[in-house]
Order: sequence, then C-alpha cells, then structure tokens
Amino acid sequence: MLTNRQLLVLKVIVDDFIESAQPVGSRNIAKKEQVSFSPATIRNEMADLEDMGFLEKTHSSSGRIPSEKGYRYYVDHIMSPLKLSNHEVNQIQQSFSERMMELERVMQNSAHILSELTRYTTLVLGPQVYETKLKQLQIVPLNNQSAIAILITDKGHVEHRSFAIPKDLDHSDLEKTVNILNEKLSGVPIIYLDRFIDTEVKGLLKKYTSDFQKSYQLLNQALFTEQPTNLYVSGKTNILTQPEFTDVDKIRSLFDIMESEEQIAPVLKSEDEGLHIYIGRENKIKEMNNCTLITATYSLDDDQVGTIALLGPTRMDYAKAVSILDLWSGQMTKTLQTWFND
Amino acid sequence: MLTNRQLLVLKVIVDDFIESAQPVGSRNIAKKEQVSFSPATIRNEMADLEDMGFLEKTHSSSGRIPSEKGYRYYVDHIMSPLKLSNHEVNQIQQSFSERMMELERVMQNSAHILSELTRYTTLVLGPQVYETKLKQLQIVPLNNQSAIAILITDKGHVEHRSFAIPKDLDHSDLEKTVNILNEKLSGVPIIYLDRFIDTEVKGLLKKYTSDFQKSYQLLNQALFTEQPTNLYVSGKTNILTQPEFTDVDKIRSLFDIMESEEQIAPVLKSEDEGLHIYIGRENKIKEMNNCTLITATYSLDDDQVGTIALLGPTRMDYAKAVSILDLWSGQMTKTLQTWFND
DNA sequence: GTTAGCACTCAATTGATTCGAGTGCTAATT
DNA sequence: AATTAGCACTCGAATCAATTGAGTGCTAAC
Repeated sequence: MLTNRQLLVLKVIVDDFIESAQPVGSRNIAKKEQVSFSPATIRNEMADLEDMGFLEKTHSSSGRIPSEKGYRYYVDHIMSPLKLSNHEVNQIQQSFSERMMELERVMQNSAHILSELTRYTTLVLGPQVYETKLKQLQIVPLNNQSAIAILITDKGHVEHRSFAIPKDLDHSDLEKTVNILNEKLSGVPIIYLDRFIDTEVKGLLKKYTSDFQKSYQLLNQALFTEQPTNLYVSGKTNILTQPEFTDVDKIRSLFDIMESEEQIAPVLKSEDEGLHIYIGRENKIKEMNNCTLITATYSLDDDQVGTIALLGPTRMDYAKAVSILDLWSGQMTKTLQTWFND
Repeated sequence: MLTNRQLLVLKVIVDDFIESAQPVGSRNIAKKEQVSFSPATIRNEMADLEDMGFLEKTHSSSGRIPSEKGYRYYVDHIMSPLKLSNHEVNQIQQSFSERMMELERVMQNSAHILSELTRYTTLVLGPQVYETKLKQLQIVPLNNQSAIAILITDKGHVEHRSFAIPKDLDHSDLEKTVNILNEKLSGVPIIYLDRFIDTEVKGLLKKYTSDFQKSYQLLNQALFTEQPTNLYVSGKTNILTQPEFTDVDKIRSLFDIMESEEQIAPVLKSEDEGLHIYIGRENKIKEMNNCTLITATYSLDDDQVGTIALLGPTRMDYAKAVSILDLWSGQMTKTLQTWFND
C-alpha cells in the first residue's frame, strides 16, 4: 500500500488544507518540522499519490488538494482522535448536568452547544418511538365546540392537538369515552394504538356510550396526530462562514433541505449504530455532495436509537468532529440510561 | 408638488425596476405605451426627480433606480392596490376553511401559503397573551423523580414542561397541591399567575400540605416556563432568489436575525393597528437596511393583536404584497372572531 | 414647451502583459 | 538507487489599455 513517507505527505496535505482551504504546494510541505525531504522529493510523492487518486490539482500548476478518496483514506487509516480541550469537555458535560429537562430540551440544547463548539451545523434526530408507550390521555374541553387532546408518553414526550367536538355528543358520553380510553390504552405502545382501539376499545364504546358513532368519530379525531417533530437543527448558518459556500443557489437548496424533516431524517437513520462518515458524493442527498456528514447514534433502552450529526464542508476538521460526537453520544446514552431506567 | 408627468415617470420607473431589477433608462421609458414623450423630455424629468431625491443613479451615466424616498412616495401616493388573481384569493381563503385547527397550526399554515404566493419571507407573530387565561393545569407523574406539568389556556394554547419532583414530597401533598392550583388558578390571566400564587395560593398550601417548602418548590418549578414560542417564519430562503442578495456575510446575518425571536418580535409589534411599510433604512434592524418589511395586524378579541409580515428587497412588489396582507389579515380576524367569540 | 443632436461618462468586456506559486522532468549528487 | 538541484513550463490572478454601448446632460432647433 502506501509507504510511510506517502502517509506522512498525505496527512500533512489534508491537515494543512483543512486549516487553510488553500491548495498545498511542495515548498510549504517541506517547511514543516515533521518533514525532512526536499520539495522535489515531495513533488514526486505527490505525483504518485495523485496517480493513486488520493490527491487532486485545481489546475495544472497548482498545489494539491485531497480528493474524496484522500479524505476517506485519511479518515480510515491516518487520522488520530483529537484530545478535546477542557473547555469543550466541560461544555458538553454541562449540557447534561442540568437536571429535570425533557428529552426535547436536551436535544435542542445539545444541538446548540455542538454547533457552537464545532462551528458546523448540528442535526439531532430524536429517538424513534417504536417502544414508546402511552402513559396518559387527557381531554380538556375548551368550549362547546372544541377540545384539546393531550397524549403523554412514558418517555415524557407530550403531544397535543385540538379537535372539534361532534355536535350533539352527549356530555356523559365524552366523559365515558375518555375514561375508557385512559383505562384501556395506558401502557399501549404508540404504534399499536390504532390496532388496539379496533380490537379492545370499539366494543366497550358500543356498550357504554349512547351514540357510538359520535364517540368513535371523536376518538379518531383526537388521537391520530401526525408524526411528531423530531429533528433539531442548530447553527444552520455556520456553514456560510466556510469559504467553499459562495454560490447562493446552492446555499438555498442546502438550506431548504435542512428545513425539511422528511428529506433529512432518512439520511440520519443509519442502519447500524456507532459513527458514520459520509464524504462528498458518498452522501445520498446531492445537495450535500460537497459536504461531509458525520453521524453518531445514541440509545435509550436497547433498541431505541437516535442520531446526532455534524454537517460541514468536505474539508472538515474530522478529528475534532469525531471526538466531539463520540463524547456527546456516550454521555447522552449514559444520561438517558439513568433518567429512564432507574 | 409633482406634476402629472413626473408622477407618471416615477411610477413607470418604480414599476419597471421592481420587475427587472435593472436601472431604467430614458429610451426604455419612452417605449412604453403609457408614455408619449421623447427620451429627451423624460431625461429632463428624471433629472428633476433626481434633484428632488426620488431617484438615484448607480453611476454617472447609468439609468435611474428609485431611492428609498422614491419608494416611499410610490407607496404613499402612486401605487394602487393590485387586484388579486382568483388563485391567490382561493389559496388564502382555503387556508382558513379547514376547520378545527389550533391557532398554532393556522399561523404556521398561513406563513407557508403567503410565502408561496409572494415568494417573500413571511413572518407571523402570534397574538400576545395579556388576556389569556389559564384554563386548566394538569400534572402527570412520569416516575418517582419527574413529572410533567401541562398548562392549557382558554385560547387553546398548550404548554408543557417536565420537572423533578422534590425528593420525599408526600404523595398526597402533590395531589393536594394540584387540586388547590386547579381550583384557584383557573381563569387567572397568565401574566398575573405569579402574583396570584403569592397572594392566594401560598396560604392555602401552608394550611393544607404537610411540607409547605417542598410543595412550593414544586409549584415554582412547574409553572415558570419561559415565554412560549410565538413566531412562525416561512420561506426564509425565498429572499435568496432575489438578485440583490449575493453577499454571503449579509445573508448569514439576516438569517441569524430571522431565527431569533427576541430580535424579530419587537419589530413586528408595532404600536398601532393596520398596515405598516418599512423601506430600507426605515427598518430598525440594520441587517434589514436593504429590505422592505410590510407588517399587518390582526386581532382576536379587541386588544389581543398579532402581526403578520412580509420581508423582501426594497424592490418589493408593493401592490401585490399589500393586497395579500390586507386580504389575509381581514380573513384572519374574521375567522378568530367566529372561533372564539361564539 | 418639446425634441433632435451630439459630446461626454462610465461600467462592462476583451485582450495583452506580467507575476509568481507551483509543477514535471532531467541530470547531478549522495 | 534514492534524493535533490536546477530549470523550463503552466496557469490563475492581477494589472492595464482599448473598445463597446447604454445612458446622460446640454444646447440649439422646432
């Protein structure tokens, strides 16, 4: 494979380019302490690395920049994790120390802190709700026509929506319906709610309420809320400080993507746990083809998995980004453990 | 003041520039049907209009563009409201026809539709809550350590936050506290909640609960949530399609402003009702100094007022923007009337 | 009062020139 | 055989002059 000297040259070039965003020339490499060869030698090595596809030129007489393959190799074989500064470690740990926050707040707060620390855009996807169970259902009438249904899950997520009370629905029927629901549905996994209503609740409603049709209609209106928002984005404009983002059209389409949960979520839900790095065109979303996305999973219980991600230019500070995500996702998992499995 | 011919010339220039974003020259003006003078005559008029401050040149031999004063005169004296297309009217009316939506959803939906129709950024500020009263308070324990407090207002707004249950708080105390709160606080305007607790509730708590300190702590944790989010922004990236937005730094700072409720809200809360137009440097926020902001108020009850606004370049299609806002705010006010004052 | 005519201005484009950072190759050096 | 010095070469970026064309302002004629 690569000789030690080639490894060194590739590492120096990637490191330098990550910092400077400028093509790296042989003279500049030769000046570095770690390097003890002449520019000519380095030029030869660079030519070889370019032949192998790890480096590119922006034009025929320019210095070299890493190719996507170069970054990939760097990430897989060269990079060593960065030791985080005390400040960084503290910031992250503090974001968990504040007690008694809801999951939503923790995620929002985390996204904010990570985007400050990294200066990249942070995306947090909340845990999926396969296992989430309904804790309690409340229905609060506002006036004669409308009421609010509130669903509370065992993980502390609260969902609410208002709905119209069917005309002429008997007041006692409303009460009975709610009672039946609370009794029967508490502890039922959210995703089975509809099935459960069909099998277990329908009968009861028929039996105990005077106008089954109306009650059933009420129920359906109240419970079938759409998928809750689960994506938290912070530091969206951070990427605008990167010199590679100048094309307003591309900025626009990238921003539009980031606002759209439907487009982002599938990308963040990676199949397996742990850390993933998507460099340039490895990203499925073409608007991110000159970006790098690093995702890390965290877990609540065994199989409820959420994702956090950093989005930046391909010229991303990989070592730092990886270290920070590592630290965060570990802390997050630990914190959730103590919160919910006591 | 201005002669009819000067009015005509000014109108043609503003209209043309709004459409083309290019400085308008005398020859082009002369070509228009509505105009029956030679370029030379128009040049004379333009020179006068420039002396009066209504027009500007981008350089000494360029065509003219409207100055801020020019736009101001145009909106105050020249512009006539645009007749909206059927499609536009329908879109707006439809956004209200869907029944049984919460205020939050209506606003979000409105912001979306208006940004689609105008291609400008839409900002909606929900009604202020001076008069909003607490309808019901619910506290749902999640486990031994934490619980969720849910506040429901008479306008259907739902707020929730989780908090830690003070250690060793007696279970019956928790229940009693909640009962006392619900009994006493229902119907109290939100902004008086804290005062009310001090005067009316503190005593009761002391009397009926065994550990006053703990109960009071619980109460404070649960109730003092920050100001609810009230700002809905849609079509943020629309302004990026305008040719005047090319400077990435300015884009960044404008975007940052738009994400910050604290910065935007004061601007949208104008003192008096109705429509306001802020052109260029008339905007208090300096990042908007090359933008125009048009705000319109809507009302729920008599003095609960919310605001909707469109943000675009100073070269905004004023006639259309004003007509659309007018239509929307009228519909919104009417809709709220029927919803809440039946 | 209006307009034709003309000199003038200036941004934008084009092409030529220079500069310099960088390369690739060859021949000399170790 | 590996390394390096030396040198010709490449190409983007910057600078400058020339050209073009859309537009103006002014004056004199209509």
